[in-house]
Amino acid sequence: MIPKKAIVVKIEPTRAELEILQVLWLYGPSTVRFVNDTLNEQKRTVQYTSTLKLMQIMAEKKMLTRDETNMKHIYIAAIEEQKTKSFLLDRFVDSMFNGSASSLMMQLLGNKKASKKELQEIKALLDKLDKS
Amino acid sequence: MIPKKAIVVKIEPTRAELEILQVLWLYGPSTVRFVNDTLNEQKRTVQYTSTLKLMQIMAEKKMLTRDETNMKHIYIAAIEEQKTKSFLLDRFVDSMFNGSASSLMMQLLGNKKASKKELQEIKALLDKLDKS
DNA sequence: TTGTTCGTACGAAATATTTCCTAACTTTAA
DNA sequence: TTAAAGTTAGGAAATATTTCGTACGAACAA
Repeated sequence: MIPKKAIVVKIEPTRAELEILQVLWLYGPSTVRFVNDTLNEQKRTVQYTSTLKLMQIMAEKKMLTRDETNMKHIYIAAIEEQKTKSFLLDRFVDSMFNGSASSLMMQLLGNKKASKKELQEIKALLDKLDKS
Repeated sequence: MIPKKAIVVKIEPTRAELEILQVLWLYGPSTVRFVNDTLNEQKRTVQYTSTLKLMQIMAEKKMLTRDETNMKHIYIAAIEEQKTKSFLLDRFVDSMFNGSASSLMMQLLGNKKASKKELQEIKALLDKLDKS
């Protein structure tokens, strides 16, 4: 039996890498051009070759895969959205809130980030979870 | 009237800086020696002078202040725990969950991070918030 | 007094991350 | 056919972050 730890891929996207992953997760497999345009619209100005380079590096790291069939390569996120976010969230909770999810919630509720509507959603979610 | 934005200090602690802030927030004003020992116990091995250097840099950045009265300087976190965590949490939610606190919650609940007890706490908190 | 330990300061090195320039090839449109 | 625009590859540069070596003075213990 292969120990699980040995086959777990290290998930450590940097800030810029995460931006690219977000685009690919949201819109699916894309060209560098598309990703770069999206970043420039939604995030910040960045040169085409910068985005290209980073995506190439990410492909080397196996964070992305790519289809080179055509001249315009198509890049695909190779690490799962849920797993990655889950991992990063865990780490965030651990390092910022000593692993306490409720502490994080309190902080969240103290912010203006959670709207009335969202609070209702969260409550509903908790109720459902409580019953099961 | 001074516009608020003009006087808001930029809060951008790096990973290593955050580790140091955590120690200072948790234990209060401390010497470099104490912070370094704590990091080595709780986080990872790191040389004394590395911690010293970083704390000096943080002081330059006004992230920490220090009392130089005695030979053993005492460092104090100059940015507030709540504000900082709140800011970082906001940014985290924005970049990872498109600003949706409930999305984050769902993710959190999907993890093993939230225990039964914590769920109760969160529910209680939501109830209280709902009434006010 | 003297040597050892502990502290700060300073600079440099090592890494990590990000950005962009240039070359070469392909596609497109005139 | 030719020029312009688009694409990848590769290397280098620019930044940001982290780590540590060395020097030197203070405190302390023998």
